[in-house]
Amino acid sequence: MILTQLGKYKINAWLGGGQFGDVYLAWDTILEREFAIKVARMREQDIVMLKDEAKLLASLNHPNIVRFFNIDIIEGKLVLVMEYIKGKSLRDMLTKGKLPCDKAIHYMVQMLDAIHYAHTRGVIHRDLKPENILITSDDTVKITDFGLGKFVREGSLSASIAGTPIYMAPEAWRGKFYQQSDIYSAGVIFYEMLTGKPAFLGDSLDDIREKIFNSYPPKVTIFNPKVPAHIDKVIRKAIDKDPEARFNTADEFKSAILSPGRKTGVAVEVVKSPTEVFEEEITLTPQQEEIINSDAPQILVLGGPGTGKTVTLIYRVAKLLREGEDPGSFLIVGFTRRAVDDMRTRLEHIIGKELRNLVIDTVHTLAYRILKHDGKRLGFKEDFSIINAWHVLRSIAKGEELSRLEAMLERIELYKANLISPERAKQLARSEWDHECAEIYDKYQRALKDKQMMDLSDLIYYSVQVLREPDIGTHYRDIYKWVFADELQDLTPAQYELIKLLAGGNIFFTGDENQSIYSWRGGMHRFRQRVERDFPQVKVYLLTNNFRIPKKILNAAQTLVSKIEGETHPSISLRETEGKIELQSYENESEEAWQVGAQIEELVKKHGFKFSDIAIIYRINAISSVFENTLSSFNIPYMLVEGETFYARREIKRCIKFLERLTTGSYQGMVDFIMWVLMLPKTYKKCFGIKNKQIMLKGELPNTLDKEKLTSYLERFNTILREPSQFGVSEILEIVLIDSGFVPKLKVAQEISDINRAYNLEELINAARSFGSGEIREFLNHIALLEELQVAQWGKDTVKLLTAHQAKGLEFKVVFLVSLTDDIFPLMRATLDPDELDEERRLFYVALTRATEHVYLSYPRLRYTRKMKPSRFLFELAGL
DNA sequence: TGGTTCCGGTTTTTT
DNA sequence: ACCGGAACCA
Repeated sequence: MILTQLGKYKINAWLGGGQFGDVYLAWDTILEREFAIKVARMREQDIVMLKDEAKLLASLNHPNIVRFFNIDIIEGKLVLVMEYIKGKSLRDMLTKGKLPCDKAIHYMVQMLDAIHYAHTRGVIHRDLKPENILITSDDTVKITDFGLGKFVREGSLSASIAGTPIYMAPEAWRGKFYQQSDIYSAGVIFYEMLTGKPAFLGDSLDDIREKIFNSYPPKVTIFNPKVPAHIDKVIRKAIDKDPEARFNTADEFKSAILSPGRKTGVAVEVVKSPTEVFEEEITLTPQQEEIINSDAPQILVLGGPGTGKTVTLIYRVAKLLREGEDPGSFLIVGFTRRAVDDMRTRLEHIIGKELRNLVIDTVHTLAYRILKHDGKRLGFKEDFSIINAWHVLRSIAKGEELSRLEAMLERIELYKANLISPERAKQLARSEWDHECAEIYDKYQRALKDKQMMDLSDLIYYSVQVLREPDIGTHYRDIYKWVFADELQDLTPAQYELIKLLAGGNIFFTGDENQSIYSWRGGMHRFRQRVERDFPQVKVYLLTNNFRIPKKILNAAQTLVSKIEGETHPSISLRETEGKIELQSYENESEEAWQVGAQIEELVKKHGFKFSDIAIIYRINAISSVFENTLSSFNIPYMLVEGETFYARREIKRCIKFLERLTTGSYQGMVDFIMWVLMLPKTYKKCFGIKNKQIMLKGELPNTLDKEKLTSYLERFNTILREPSQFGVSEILEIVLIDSGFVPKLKVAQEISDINRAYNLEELINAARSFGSGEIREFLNHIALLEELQVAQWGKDTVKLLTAHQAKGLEFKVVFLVSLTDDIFPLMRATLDPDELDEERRLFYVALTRATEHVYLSYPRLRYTRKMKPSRFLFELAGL
C-alpha cells in the first residue's frame, strides 16, 4: 500500500524506515508547511497517550534536537509530526567506515549538548542510535525521536523491540532507564564513529547480550591510532556497566573529551599495530583485482615491499566470505603476532563483523593447538609445557663451553627447521662436530619428551609428525578448504610443510625472496621453486605497482638487490613524491649521533614531522646506546624497540616464575617474591619464613610494619599457595599484584620505568583475563606464544630505535639508517660467505624500503680510534 | 623424603 | 640480582 494522504497531510516522499515505523516527507495542507511525519507500525492498543509527556517533548527547543510538534492518532495509526531535516543519518555515514577523529568529536560535542539540554528538562532519549542522529550538510547534528519510547506500552511486543539492543545500556535491557543510559549509548556511538565498528557485535542476540553484560570492547586506539590517548579512558567510563560509574551528566562527558589534560600519571596508549591502513579507502589495482577474483585453486603472489601482497590476500578472503564460504573452512597463517593481529583487524573491518570461527594465527599458535589435541599420538599429554630451550640444553650438556653450546643449539634448531630427526642427523653426520651435535640433539629431545616439554621449534616439528598420520592429516584437511600463508620467504621448511599438510584444497601464498632475512635460522629464501614443485598447477602472479615507496628510494633499493643472483621482480612506484635519499659521513660515532639528533629536531620543528614518523635503524642492538644518550640530551622523546620479548621482561619473568612455581609445588623464592610485591626492603627478609608451603611471620617485627595488615594479606596469599588450582590465573595475579598494592603503588611512582613496569604488569593481568579460565600451565604456554606484546606504546609520539630485523613489516616517513660501516652492515663475518653477504644485502633492502619519504644514510669514519670503511652496499646504490 | 637454606655462576648478531 | 642445584636439616 502506498500512502498518499493521511488526514490533513499529503505524503510527498518516503524518507526512511525503521523498527518504529516509516518516516515520510509530508505537506500540511492546512498550515501549508513541510513536516516529517513518522507513522508507527504498531497496533493502537500498544500505544499510550501521555499528554504531559507529549507537551514536554514539544517544548524541547534546541539547535541539535529535531523539533517535535505533535503526536496524533490518524486512521488508527500513531503519527508523530516533526521538523523536516535535510541530511543524512549517522548510520548512513558509518556504512562508509569510521569518521575522522576531529569530525567524530565535533558531532559528539553537539550530541552531548543536546542530551544535556534534554536531561536538564527531565527528558531521557532511551533509544539513542546512529539511525536517530541526523547530520545536515553543514555538519550540524540533529537528534531525533527523543523520549518517544515512552509512548509504547510496557510489555508489548513493540516495546521489547523498540530499543536497538547494541546501543542499549545493560540496565536498559532490564527495562530501567536513567540519564546515564543515554550517556552509555552516546559512548557506544562515539566508539563506532571512531572505529567504524560497533562496540558490541555477536552472531546472535544472546551473544550480544552476553557481551554487553560481561565485556568491554577493545580500545579505540587499536583500530585508530590517531585517536588521542585519553579518549580510550573517556569511552571506557561512559560505557561502564554500572550507571553510577559513568559520567554524571552529558556535560561532564563533553568536557572529558575536550580536556585531556586533567589527569594524573602518564598515559600510555596500548596500540598493538602501528599500521594506519584504514585511514583511506583502499583502491585496488587491476593486477590485484585479477588475483582476488582468480579461479585458480593454487596461487602464489610475488611482489616487493609496498606492493600490497597482504592487502590482496585479505581482499581475496573477504571476497570468498562474501560469496558465502564458511569462515570455519579458512586457515590464514602469518609470520608474527603483529602481522596476524593486523590481518584480522583489517579483515573484520572490511567484512564489518567479528569473525570468530575463522582461524588467523601464527604457525606456532596453530601448531600448539594441533598438539594439544593430537599430541597424544606421539606420547605427549595435553598439559605439556613450552619451555626455553637454553636452560634445558645447559643442564643436559654440563661442562660444555658456552660458545659451543650456543652453536649446538643453533644446529639443533636447524635440524628441526628442516625436519631432520635425531636418527637422521646421526646418519648425516660427517665431521666430529656433526656427530657431537647429533648426539646432543638426540639427548635433548629425549630429555624434553621425558619431562613432557617442548621448545618452540618442537611445536612445528611434532605437529608435522602428527599430521603425517593419515587419519589426523585427513581430519584437518577436511576442515581447511582455504589456506592462506603470508611472507613465505621467512618460513622454515618445517613450517611450510605444516601448512601444506593442513591445506585441504585451495592454497594462496605470498612472498618476496628479496625480503628473506631469516635464513640464518632456517627460513627458506628460495621458496618459489619449491612451491612450483609441490604444486605443479600453481598460478604465479606478480605485483608490480608500488604504493608505499617513492621513486628514488625504490630505485636505490632495487639496484641493491639486483646484484643478487636469481630472479627479481622490480616494482614501479605510484607515489607522487620522488622521495629523498641522502648519504653523510661523520667524524665518529658521537658526531653521527649528534647530527642525527639535530636533523630530527629540524624535521620536527621546521618541516612538521612528528617524532613518531621517524625511525633510527641499525644492524645490531649495540649501536643504540650512542643514539639513546644523544637523543635524551636533545630532549627528543624516543623509544627503544627492545629485542626483549614481553615475556622476557624482568617483572614479567618474575611473575611467570611465580606461576610456574605454583604449578610445580616447589616454593623456593616465595619469600623474595612476596617481599617484592609488598615493596619491602631486603632487610626485612629475616621476618619471613616458609613452613609447610605457607608464608609465616617470625621474630620481632619492626614497628614500621603494620602487623595486622600484613597478617591478613598473608592469609590471602597463603590460600593461593595452599590450593593454586582453586583460583583462576587472573584472580591469582590480581591478588598478588593489585590487592597487594604493588601495581597501584608503581603507577604513582616517580620513575618512568616503574610506571612502565606497572603497565607491563597490567598488560599481563589483561592477558590473563582474556585468557579466561584454564590451567595455570596452559596460561604459561599461551604467554610463551605471545612473542611481541612489547609493542605496547607504539602510539606514543616518539622516535623509534630498532634493528633492521625488528623493522620488518613496519613503515616510517623518515628513516635514518646509521652506522653503515663495512664491519657492521654487512657484519664482518658475513663478508666471507657470498650467501651470508646476500642476506645482509637483503636486510639492507628491507631497511631502506621502510621509508615512505626520506632516507638518511650515514656512517662514522672512525670507531674509537680505528678507521672505518663505508659499507660496500653504499657503493652499490644507484646515484651515490 | 620433603622442605629450606646456602652457594656459585651468569647467552647476544640477527627471532 | 636471580636462579638452579647441592647441602643441610627435620
